[in-house]
Amino acid sequence: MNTETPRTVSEPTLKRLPLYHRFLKELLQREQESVSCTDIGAELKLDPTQVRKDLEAAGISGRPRIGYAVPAVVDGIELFLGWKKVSEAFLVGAGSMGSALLGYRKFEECGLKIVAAFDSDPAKIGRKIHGKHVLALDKLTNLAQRMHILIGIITVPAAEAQAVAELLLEGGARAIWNFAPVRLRVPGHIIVHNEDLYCSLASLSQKLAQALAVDPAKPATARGLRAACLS
Amino acid sequence: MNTETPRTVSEPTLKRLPLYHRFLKELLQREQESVSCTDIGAELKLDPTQVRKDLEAAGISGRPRIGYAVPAVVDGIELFLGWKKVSEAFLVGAGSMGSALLGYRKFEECGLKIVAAFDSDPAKIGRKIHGKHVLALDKLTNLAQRMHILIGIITVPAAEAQAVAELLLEGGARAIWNFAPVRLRVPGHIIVHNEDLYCSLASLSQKLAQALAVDPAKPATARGLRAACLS
DNA sequence: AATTTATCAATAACTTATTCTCGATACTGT
DNA sequence: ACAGTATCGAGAATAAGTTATTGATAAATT
Repeated sequence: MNTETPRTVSEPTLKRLPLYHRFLKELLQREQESVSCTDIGAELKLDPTQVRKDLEAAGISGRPRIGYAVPAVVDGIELFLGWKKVSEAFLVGAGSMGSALLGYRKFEECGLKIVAAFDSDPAKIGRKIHGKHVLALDKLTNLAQRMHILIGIITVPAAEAQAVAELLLEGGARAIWNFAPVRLRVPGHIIVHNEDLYCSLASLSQKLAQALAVDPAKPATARGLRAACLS
Repeated sequence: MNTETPRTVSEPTLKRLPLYHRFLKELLQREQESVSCTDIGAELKLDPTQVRKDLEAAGISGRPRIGYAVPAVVDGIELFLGWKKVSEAFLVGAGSMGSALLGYRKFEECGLKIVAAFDSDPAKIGRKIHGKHVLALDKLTNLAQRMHILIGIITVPAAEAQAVAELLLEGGARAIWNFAPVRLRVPGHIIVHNEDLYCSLASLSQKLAQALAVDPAKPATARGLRAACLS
């Protein structure tokens, strides 16, 4: 009889839930009624017990011998991840990355609606990108306050990111999705997610370098490849 | 006296190394000769011990009472991450995300040089985006083989990603940077990095939803904000 | 109706990652 | 020259995450 479970879920689990959601949504279209976590695990190359744990963490349970009810799981994940009620977001930095994100329609299914973009470049202000208005940066704080914007997306160059973050927070934002390669300094209660492509690239190139050191040859053949992919 | 240490470094460590690199590079420009890991930790809000362990994992050591020699660390990280010798990569999918990545000049400093883009859209083929040629998809495998391309970047819609991955692997690619929201099926020795924005967004929105449930009010004030950021 | 089997649930063991603690080292100032 | 102190280095402890094991349940089969 706990009113609201503020259970804290691990980051890895959080990142796996959308995977389940995506797969189950496919099954939903095929009108499959239930899945076992064994099947989910097989599809996503994950341990079945892990799948079960993740779903349990999201407050979803299945029935023995039956599996999980597909619609219930899809629903449960969406509810747990906060995708049910869409939050409106501002995007700052209408460069190439910003434009790309403005074009991602599926974000709305994940609870994120980008309602406007901001930029300091006069050439961009007043135009529309993927149907979203580009506004002047100095209007940001005021508008964010009035529209009760909770999420800010930063796609400006590194040097400007901190200043933009502060504008967003003054406007009342509670969460920031940061694509600039800097660590933002923000108060502790603000949620920041860094999407640092350079960091991501780092682990890729390191692993590649290591793999090449171990095995410089290329043992991949077309036949072997296809066999492996089918597995 | 081990010839070549194939020491396996943890993913979190790998993702932190670029952070150190970036910060130390700043110091390098300021011509600061040495840093303590305490300072690094303070700057990046990381535990000093962690910083030390990470650097140690990359084969970098410092001197007591002095700290780490800035140029040596920058060099060491670049060497360890394989940024010294630049690998050439193909990018597949000249959509908005693909175009954005083609514009990221700094990738070359991280050992990644995108030499060409591929797309199936005839309207895009033959054009140039950010100075890179867009070629027909059916030329991919052959060209990759001849140019000894090791890295493929996938920015196509989800439905086409698997097919593109197979083309890349047939062309001899050893690593794939996948921006499509699917789990690719590839042989075990192939390195795949998924840059799944939907997964990333998931944890952001979940945390936001949770934070709002706990504290729906907005306690951020301009004054308090600035104070917190200065900390 | 009993048995078998597939599946979830809960606990435990193991692995991995982070943090803590202590000792060694080398610079600084007197 | 010597004490003091900041810093690294290595190992131990703690925490987190993942995998394995066992048990319980409900459907299908005979």
